[in-house]
Amino acid sequence: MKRTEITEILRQPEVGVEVKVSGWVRSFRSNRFIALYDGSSFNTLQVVVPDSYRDEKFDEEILKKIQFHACISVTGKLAESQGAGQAVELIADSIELLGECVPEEYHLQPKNMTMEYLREKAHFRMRTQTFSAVFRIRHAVAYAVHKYFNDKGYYYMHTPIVTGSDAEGAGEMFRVTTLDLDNLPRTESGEIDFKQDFFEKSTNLTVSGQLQGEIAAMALGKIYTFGPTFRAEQSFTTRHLAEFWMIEPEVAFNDIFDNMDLAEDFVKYLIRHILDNYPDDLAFLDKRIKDEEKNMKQDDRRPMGLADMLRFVVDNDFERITYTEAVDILRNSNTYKKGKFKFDVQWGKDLQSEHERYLVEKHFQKPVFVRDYPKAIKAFYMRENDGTEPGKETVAAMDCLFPYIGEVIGGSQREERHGKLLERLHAQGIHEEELWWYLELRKFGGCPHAGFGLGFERMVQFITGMGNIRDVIAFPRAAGQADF
RNA sequence: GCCUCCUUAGCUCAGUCGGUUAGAGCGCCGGACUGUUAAUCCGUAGGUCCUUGGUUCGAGUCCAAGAGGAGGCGCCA
Repeated sequence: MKRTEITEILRQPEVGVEVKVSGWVRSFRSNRFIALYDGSSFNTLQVVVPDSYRDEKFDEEILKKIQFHACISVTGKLAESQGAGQAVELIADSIELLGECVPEEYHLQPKNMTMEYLREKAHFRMRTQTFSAVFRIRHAVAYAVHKYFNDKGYYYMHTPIVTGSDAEGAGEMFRVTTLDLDNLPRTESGEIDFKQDFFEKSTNLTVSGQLQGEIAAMALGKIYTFGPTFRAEQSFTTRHLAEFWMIEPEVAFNDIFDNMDLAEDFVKYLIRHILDNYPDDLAFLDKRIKDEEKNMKQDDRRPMGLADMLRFVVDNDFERITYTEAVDILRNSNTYKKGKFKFDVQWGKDLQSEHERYLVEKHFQKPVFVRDYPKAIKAFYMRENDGTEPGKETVAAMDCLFPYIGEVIGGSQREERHGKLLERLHAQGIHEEELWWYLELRKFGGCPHAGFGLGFERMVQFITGMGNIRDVIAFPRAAGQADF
């Protein structure tokens, strides 16, 4: 008999029909009720072990092995449930044990376990309600990313994972090499001879697909990338990974304002997709956060529940301010006047995360775009704004800041003027030969264009309310961590 | 890279001022249970107090070093 997925049974229950379901045991109550879970939805199907099963086909060995997270297959008829809590239940006719799960040796238990503990048991943690909900939503966000862009006529570009460019300007890189580390070939002057390496040059894992994305945008108009990204930073925070996934749209003819419009519309679409399609998973995660916050001080609790907050974000315009306005707001704040910021706020200095949190969580209480940052603190490819005061030059950069997790999006209008770009490359000590192709884009049929990078895991973190980014990726890679 | 905190039963934790035999809840195991919703009830077992060294008559408790983990900052997505 072909098996039916639990989500199908729950969606359109047909009483009296014979079905076969397979899945993992969540609980076995009263030696009679099995809560069975197969991953197809958040919910379980209640399997009832009837008297007839006991009388006629009683198999004590199998019943004893119906234990937490054991894998079984059940055939039987669907019936209206006599108990509260579910509409239908499956009256077992036969039960097959597919994989036993000996509780004495198993790592998980039907109770609250800490996130840290589960992180060490990453091969089993997806069986828990929390992680199964998180990973169903993670999938759905990824799907929504492709659907959004496809429906709007964007092309999905696969930019390279291995890069020969050393000037992407986004942090420390992982080296890629096949050279024998115990016996490195040297040039006459004693440097490592990468001519003998696999690619005959020094190569690294990509930190961004943006520069290649710009190439595509200069031909296909609207493109996006969605791929793994690698940063070899020694970051020990709840929002950094060494290997993460990033979405980078790049659009010809867009300016910084079009860029913000796109970012806001895109992010709202992603959230709406989850609100509309995963209410059960969201409700569970919502409740989970409330339980977790029960023992916290009022001040530390979230002002809104998870689903309410997501709805709020979708229903309201994001705030849009300039860096200069942000500095004014911060310097006029009581927090600043009382000297409660650890770091000073001063035009020309980058905003610290305590400043960003103040803007988002205290002042505006919603997502905020900050744009037009000082030229001196931003990357070479960002377009210099016209008409600024000397000493107060800015670039058309924008960051989108979210409550609890900070920067989710960083983007800019790109510098399309060849002369200006060359100037900025030189000012930042980057050799133009490294990026000759990037410069040529400005020489041959260039145009204004803009794009941004959205941290996929940070988005999933926001939507699921998970506190640590390591808990929204199946197998986190971070400094000092590459298990599983 | 800088700073802070944590490590006691399978899990979550308590353990007073350094003082006899280290505790609880949950889980496990055994038993009971024909309408449960993390079912409930009864009973048993379970410990290298992270490691090493030191102080002390005496260390889970104090000190030092090491290991592992978490968090804050910076960097950013």
